[in-house]
Amino acid sequence: MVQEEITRRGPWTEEEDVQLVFYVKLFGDRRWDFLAKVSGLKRTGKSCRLRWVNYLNPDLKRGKMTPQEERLVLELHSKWGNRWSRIARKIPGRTDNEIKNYWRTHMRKKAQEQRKKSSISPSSSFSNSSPSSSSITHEENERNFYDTGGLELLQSEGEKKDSDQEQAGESMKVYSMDEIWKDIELLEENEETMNKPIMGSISPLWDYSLDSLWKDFDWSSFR
DNA sequence: AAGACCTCCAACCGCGGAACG
DNA sequence: ACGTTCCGCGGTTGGAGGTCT
Repeated sequence: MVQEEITRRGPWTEEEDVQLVFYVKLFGDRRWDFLAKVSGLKRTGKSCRLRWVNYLNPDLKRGKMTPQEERLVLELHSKWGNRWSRIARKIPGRTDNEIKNYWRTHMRKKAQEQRKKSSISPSSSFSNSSPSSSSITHEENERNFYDTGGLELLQSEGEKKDSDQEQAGESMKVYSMDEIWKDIELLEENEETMNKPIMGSISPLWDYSLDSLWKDFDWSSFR
């Protein structure tokens, strides 16, 4: 069916947020197209869902990743690769988008560090580049580093089905995990001292309009 | 002080698969 | 069984704010 109405795009306004929260509370967080329609928001259902899932959902933990979470992300990513939603399900309060963003920015940094090292010593521990292929550029190296398909995918070159069993004790032989762990440990040391309860960097919006919405509504009556 | 560059993250897009009629 | 609609996922982009020179 052709969507003739003009749909709004771009950043959400406070009014839109409040409106969306109201209707999600009213009808639940399903049927996004329906919600988009009845709410009167000139947004697509998709856009509404995204806004809810990534920002408005009160179950979201906000603020900096804790060292524990970082560790989990690394571990799960080495197992599952870029299966962000799957990883997110194992980390309460974090969204796939958040984890994806985190991974991209942090792993890029690590890749760059790695790149520096490898340009200094040709026999670096960067195991991903095949030894004989000189055609692999630095850029490709970096890409491979953080866009890994994960252990499960690496183990068998061919297509492998998504087995959901979380078997512990899989060997961590992907890339130079040692390097990553070292970094994480350092990070932990630094942060342990300043690891305040999260919720620090909350949008001002939460302080007022939405905050009061949470209080006013009876969530338990939902779903 | 100001412009360039970098980082972070919200939001969009395209696609595949599930659900529904 | 098939076409349509909806949902969710992964990849990408763009802008705001921060840092560097």
